[in-house]
Amino acid sequence: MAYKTEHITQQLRAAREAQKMSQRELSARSGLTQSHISQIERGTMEPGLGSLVDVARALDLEIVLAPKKLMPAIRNILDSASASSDVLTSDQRKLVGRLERWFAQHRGGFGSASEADTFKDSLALLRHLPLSAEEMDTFNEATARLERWQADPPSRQELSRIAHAVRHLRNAAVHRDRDDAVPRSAYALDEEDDNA
Amino acid sequence: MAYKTEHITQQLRAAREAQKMSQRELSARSGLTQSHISQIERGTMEPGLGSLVDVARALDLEIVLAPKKLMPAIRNILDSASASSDVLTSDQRKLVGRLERWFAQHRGGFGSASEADTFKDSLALLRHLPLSAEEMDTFNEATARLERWQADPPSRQELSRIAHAVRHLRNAAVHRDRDDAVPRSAYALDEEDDNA
DNA sequence: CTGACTTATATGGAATTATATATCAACTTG
DNA sequence: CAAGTTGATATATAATTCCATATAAGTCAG
Repeated sequence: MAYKTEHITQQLRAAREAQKMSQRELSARSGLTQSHISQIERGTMEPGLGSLVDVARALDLEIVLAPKKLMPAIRNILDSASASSDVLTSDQRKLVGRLERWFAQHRGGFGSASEADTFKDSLALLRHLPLSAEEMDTFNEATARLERWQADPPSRQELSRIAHAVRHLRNAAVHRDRDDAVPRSAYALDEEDDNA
Repeated sequence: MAYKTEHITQQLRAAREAQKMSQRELSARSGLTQSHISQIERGTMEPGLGSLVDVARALDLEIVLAPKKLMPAIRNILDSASASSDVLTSDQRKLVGRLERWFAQHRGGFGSASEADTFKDSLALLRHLPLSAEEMDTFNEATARLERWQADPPSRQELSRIAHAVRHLRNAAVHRDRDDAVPRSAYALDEEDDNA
């Protein structure tokens, strides 16, 4: 019964998750109930247009009616924006990459498999979430001896300390408010980097 | 009671009238009742999302959820299309067309697939967005040797230069404000009694 | 004026949504 | 482990939509 509108409600969920907003927070911002939102996102029911408008506004989205023949052009713009996930500094990217490569070879050094998995998952998130300069300092400090870990693996105790630091940074990045988030470029379209 | 969705339902009416379709015909195509459509257009009631989807499809419209930040660019596209399909000079149309045909045969010459895609997408946009006379000069200059590319493909370096020029023109066209837009033909749109 | 066509309204009942309030399982975090 | 979040569900009731069937009212052509 709700298959017609599935693609739209899916977009809502995607947008909410992209902004790392919980259903309850969206509920507070939009005026709808959390339960209501859950049902909409799951396709249990079709929202009224009024509800859609409320939710969209809470997510900073606008509802546009576009002629089908213009969709390629519009998709182009939408895509070029979502592609601007380039918020990470190159330092952060490099460090995460090195840690991931190192981990691929030394995951056995962890106390348990689940601890290793948590570590890997944290790294995966840190690949996508920006860290502040201060946090990067912490990150660097915790992994300062990374270069030598190849030959001389860290002790279990040190490894635990590192894992904790990484998870802490991950949590900070994940739970950062969208408002005081790291500044990002307004328009990806404006970027004219020639050497990309 | 329906103020929130007024702008959307007004768009529906505008689209229907632009296509010179009666409420009855839209009723037949969408599956909704004529009286239902009348109420929606007049704001007597708010349609469900399902009804909106049905009507939109009957009008050849797509419902898009767009980040507010991108609305200027999107409005630009929508406006330039609704203004008239004759905003583009025949020169621009021809040149874009030739480039697209040439590209279909020589996309392999690009450094990477993504670079080639970007080039193609930029062309797709330049098919819909008007360029000023000056920009057309730049465009022409960058592709002056197009006639000979069939027999003698451009070097990778020259190709990169061309791609950059095209992307630059695309960006300029996309982010141009509607107000200082390219001069339009005088009698493009006048038959609209929109009270928005 | 008649006839064809269009949009605006009214009414009433069936179907569905809106909303509040709880509860629950799965996870996270400290 | 204890506390707190998150998302999915379960009710139950109020509010709206949905839709069909008329009907009024306006326009336009012949």
